[in-house]
Amino acid sequence: MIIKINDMSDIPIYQQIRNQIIAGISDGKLEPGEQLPTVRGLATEIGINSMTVSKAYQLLKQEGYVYSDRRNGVCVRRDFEQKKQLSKSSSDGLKCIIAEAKVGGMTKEDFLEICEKMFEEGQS
Amino acid sequence: MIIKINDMSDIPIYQQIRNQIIAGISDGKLEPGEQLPTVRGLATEIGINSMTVSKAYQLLKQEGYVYSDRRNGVCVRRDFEQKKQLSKSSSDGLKCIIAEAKVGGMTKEDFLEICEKMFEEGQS
DNA sequence: CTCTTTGTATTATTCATTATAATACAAATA
DNA sequence: TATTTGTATTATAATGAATAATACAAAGAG
Repeated sequence: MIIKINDMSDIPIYQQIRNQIIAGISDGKLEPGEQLPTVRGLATEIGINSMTVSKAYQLLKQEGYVYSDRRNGVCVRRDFEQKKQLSKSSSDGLKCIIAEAKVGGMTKEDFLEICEKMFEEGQS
Repeated sequence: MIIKINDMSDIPIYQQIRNQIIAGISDGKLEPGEQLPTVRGLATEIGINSMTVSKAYQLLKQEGYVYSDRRNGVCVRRDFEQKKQLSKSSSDGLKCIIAEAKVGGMTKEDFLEICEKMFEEGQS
């Protein structure tokens, strides 16, 4: 599991880490029960502060994606909440993206095709 | 066209305004050529600083959604760029949302159905 | 027990972004 | 001429993000 930070992005580092961990779980690069890189290890690897990594992990923990032992570090949960619905922020974000797509001239079919491809891309 | 600001949101006010204007264009509440509320008018109406509204309008202008005369104010463009593809940030955001949906147990069909409904909701 | 590694907590500091405030200016128009 | 438009400027406050330097508790290895 390789984390790549984009310094030019306006997305905070801790958010980028969080997003990539979720993507990793989604496409199977990270398996249930698997341990994430250690806070200090990952911080050193990508050249950032430990607390920034910790912040990302705490966010993931709070959202229910991972859990943490003292000794075993932070691991991917085996029992995700299968809520089968989007979070409020995801839903709001999706509405925004769809509005932009429509104004940009995309048809419903155009958009759904893109979604379909994206969904299949990282086949878990 | 009513703009509603959520003070509790972590999304900056100028971004919220921008998003709602685009949503308004998308669903036809704002028509091509129509004038947006004046900078000072909207600022007073929703109780914020004029420059915050101006920042939102400048962003929309830069993105090609509106144009501005000195006297006629800021108006919705009549000739949008019909690029028929998602912006980089939209594409990245969508990937993120899809990853979260997948981890949450949604199938491709579940997700596409939600997208379809959202696309049809504000029928322009 | 001692030492190391784990996540976490604390405190302080720096930096960028956001938002406000108070003006000012050019252009258009009534 | 006076008003309204967007915009520019400068200063300031508030917040969030990231770093830095430690420290602590828990668990395991030796």
